[in-house]
Amino acid sequence: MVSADTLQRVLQSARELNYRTNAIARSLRTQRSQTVGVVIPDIANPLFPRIVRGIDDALEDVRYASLVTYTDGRDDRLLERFELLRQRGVDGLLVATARHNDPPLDMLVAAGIPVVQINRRSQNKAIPSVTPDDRGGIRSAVELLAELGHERIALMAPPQTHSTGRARIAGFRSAMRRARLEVPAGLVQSARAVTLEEGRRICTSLLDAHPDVTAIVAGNDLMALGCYDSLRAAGRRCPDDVSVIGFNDMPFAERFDPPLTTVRFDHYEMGAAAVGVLLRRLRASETESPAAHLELETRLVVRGSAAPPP
Amino acid sequence: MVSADTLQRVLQSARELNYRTNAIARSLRTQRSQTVGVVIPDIANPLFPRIVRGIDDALEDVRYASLVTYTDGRDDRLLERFELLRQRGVDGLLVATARHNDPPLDMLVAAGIPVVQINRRSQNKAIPSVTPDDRGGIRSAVELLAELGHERIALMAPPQTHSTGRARIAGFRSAMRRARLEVPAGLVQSARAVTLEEGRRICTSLLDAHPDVTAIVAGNDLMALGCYDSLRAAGRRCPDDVSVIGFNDMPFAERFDPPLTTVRFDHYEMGAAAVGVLLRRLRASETESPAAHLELETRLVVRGSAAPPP
DNA sequence: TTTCGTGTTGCGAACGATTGCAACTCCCTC
DNA sequence: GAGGGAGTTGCAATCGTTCGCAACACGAAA
Repeated sequence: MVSADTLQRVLQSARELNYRTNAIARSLRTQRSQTVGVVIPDIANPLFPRIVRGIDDALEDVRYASLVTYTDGRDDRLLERFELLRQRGVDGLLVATARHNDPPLDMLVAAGIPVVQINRRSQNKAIPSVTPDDRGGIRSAVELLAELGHERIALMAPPQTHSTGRARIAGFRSAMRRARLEVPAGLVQSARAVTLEEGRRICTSLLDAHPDVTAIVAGNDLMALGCYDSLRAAGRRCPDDVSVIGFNDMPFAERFDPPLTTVRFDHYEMGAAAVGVLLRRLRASETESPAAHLELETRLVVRGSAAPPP
Repeated sequence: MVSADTLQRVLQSARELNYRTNAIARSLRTQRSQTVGVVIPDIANPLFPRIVRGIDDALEDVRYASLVTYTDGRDDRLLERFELLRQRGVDGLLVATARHNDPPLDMLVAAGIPVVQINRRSQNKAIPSVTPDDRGGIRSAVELLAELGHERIALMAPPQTHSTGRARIAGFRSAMRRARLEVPAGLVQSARAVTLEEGRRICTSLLDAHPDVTAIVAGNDLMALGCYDSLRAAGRRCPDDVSVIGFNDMPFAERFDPPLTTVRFDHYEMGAAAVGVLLRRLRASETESPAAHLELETRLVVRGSAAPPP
């Protein structure tokens, strides 16, 4: 709506004067910051860097930036972190800390802030999510173990307050049923946290109470490493005495001793896909389309931590 | 400067109306965004999450936030990334991508933007930095190998365009001299990049040209893993045939096969310390104090990848 | 010549805070 | 009673954009 000549002259002067548009002023005027908040437990947890990278790359394509913040699993920090992000005027939120029942998250959507959940989801179906296919992943793990001949298989599930915990247990039970295997009480354990230490603790008590267990499906790779420790401490070898299967295929899992057999999915893609969903929400704030719930396909990566039972 | 009573009433109404101060408006008016830019090669490189975590925690204490961006080692992206951060009005920059000669960095400081370098430094002494004690770290590695009885020790250094590359070579030569060991030509190799693949490549050509080498000091842990691969492919065992020492003590280095002997320093602290230096700069923009150059103490973590020569 | 439409330019308000200054109220001192 | 100081309140400008509207110029049609 301005002549080509004028445009050229303006661009020229802009360059000469070293003009840089002030994103802050623009944000104030337009009420959009081109920024999204990302809430994760901890960037130092090897699960998250690739997710964040996927997010940031997708965001960069549309000239958005991310403001990343951590909860360290402390729920009391959550509200405070949300508050900070809102003050800074994020256009939307990517949240990887969802609990099955998550009031702060509900509050956020009630306030009209576009949110999409990553990796986990809450019971609030109105909030879009991008998660791995937890059930399918567990099923493939159980299938491998059953094929190898295991019968006493234990599950170490994430906490029941997380969607992953619930989905994994459901997936486990259905896969065991299909394999015509029993699931005695005590062989399904829910963790209090998804950490290496907790993996160690549960594995130790599991081995203690059920010495006949020959395989463990761990809540994630960190917990699988905890199993390694516990097994070693108990003088049992992996995979010769007990097989262990992880979840996530964290970086360098192939280099552990033994190389970890684990359920892989694409973390980078998970982040990128979540951005896609969020962006669509941001653009179509009026047209309340139903919330998308993407499930990423998983694949069992067979390495050295699972073998036939002794 | 307002009565206690009024203050209470204001605070009360603020709460009732759910008032949230608009950080964007404040930034526009005050010309400070309470935000610092962080420029790193890649958050998915295991070296960086702990650094970023240290940065963010230190920043949180003073109610600052970080805007993290990646270069992927592509220098052409650097200027563009700087530009984006300036548009968004960062108060200062934390840069972990410094090259020995780094025009974009010089440009930044010339423009009056407070910058502090992390992990690496450029030749521009006016830019503060927080780095590990590269020379000391290498020295401790060489000392261990010498004590074990190694005589043919090779160094795989980061590129000469990085301060780390130069410091490591200097530290290596001086440590070898002190140990009264020779450094034949060809036993000091400079990498083109600090990656696992490059470690593999250099190790292979090194072993090829100098089969008598019994120990390798790698540029970092990733390169050390490359050595593991190369050694295995050549049918040589680590540490029985060739010892390998890494640098950084990346997460889970103790779980590799063999557990990696490596030079450790505190990444979290490096990030936090850099924030301290930057904050001081931000506050005392007038009082041009001389640039600080902090060196973090290193410690050799002895694990399973170094043993006496065969 | 008047009217109308189109294309361009210019101006001013607004976004939500901060900040300095003017104005006002008290109260004390001389 | 006038003057001055301290303490408080109110007002308006400002930060750098965006954006709508008015104003204007020009040419075509009536």
